[in-house]
Amino acid sequence: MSEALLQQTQVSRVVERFGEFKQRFPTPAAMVKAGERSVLQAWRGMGYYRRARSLYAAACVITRIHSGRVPRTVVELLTLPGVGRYTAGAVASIAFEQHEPIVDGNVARVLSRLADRRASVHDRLGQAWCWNQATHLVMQAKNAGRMNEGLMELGATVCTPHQPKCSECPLRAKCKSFANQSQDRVPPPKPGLKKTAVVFHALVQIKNGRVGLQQRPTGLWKGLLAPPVIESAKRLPLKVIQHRADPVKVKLEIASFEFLTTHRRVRFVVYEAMFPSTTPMEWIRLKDLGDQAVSSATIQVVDAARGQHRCQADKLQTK
DNA sequence: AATTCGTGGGC
DNA sequence: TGCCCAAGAAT
Repeated sequence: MSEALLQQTQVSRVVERFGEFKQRFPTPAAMVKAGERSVLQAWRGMGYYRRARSLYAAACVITRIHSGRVPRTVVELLTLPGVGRYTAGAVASIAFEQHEPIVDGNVARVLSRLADRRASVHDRLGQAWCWNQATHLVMQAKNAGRMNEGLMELGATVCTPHQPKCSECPLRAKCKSFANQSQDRVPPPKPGLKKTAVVFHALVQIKNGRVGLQQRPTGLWKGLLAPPVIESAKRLPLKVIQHRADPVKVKLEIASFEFLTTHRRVRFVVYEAMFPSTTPMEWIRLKDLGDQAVSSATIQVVDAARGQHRCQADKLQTK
């Protein structure tokens, strides 16, 4: 469970949340009983929500196929949803003390600098090289889990991407990048992904202290509760919104704002609207919104709508 | 192989 | 401010 939370997420952020997960989902069977929605709710604000759905699915497999016990071999672990090469190796080596290697972003950087390997770690060749190196190291380690954790910890705290603290590094004398002073160029950064602008026209309806949300069936925030949304490349005029949402009766634009994700620029235009229930609409008490399976973005959208409601602004734009 | 998936922190 | 990055996996 901790490794699922840690995928592409800094340790300090997981530390804040892990206690709640341990309490709510002490065993795979307990997670199955709690249900997927409960896992998504606990996951709110953590991003990459596929991990939450995969974790729940893995709990189901473990409960049904493995009698409630987490499998201890890499081969078996790899069959679990959401468990790839890294996670399988981490669980097998750290939890079950098997001599299995791991390569994450930290390990790839540490290994590249030790050898002063200038080529990319992001392609197939680079990954193969990293896994070979990691395999070699873990084979000679007394404790494979400690070796793996040590490599990651070194990368996270000392051998950082920018301005590594080489003066504090216990491997300084063995590091070829330090000898050549190439730390800042090794490994080369991953080529940036181009961002595409997407406008989310959120149709927010609030009545009797409740907001209408539905579970997103696909794409961004899949599985989470969010207002009905009309997506487009550019911002749509109110008339077009009305047409596309037909028989939606769009009444009033109340706010718009934008925020960034790694992969796209998301602009929300928030409308108060009447709309049909295509996928089931769930009416969530505003005061209970924080206890639902929602993204941070949904919280922001609803907050924006509520704020404008309070001051009764008509066609007011906020940044 | 290249994309798609969030969010918050650091510089 | 804008960009990079993070204990990656699935498609």
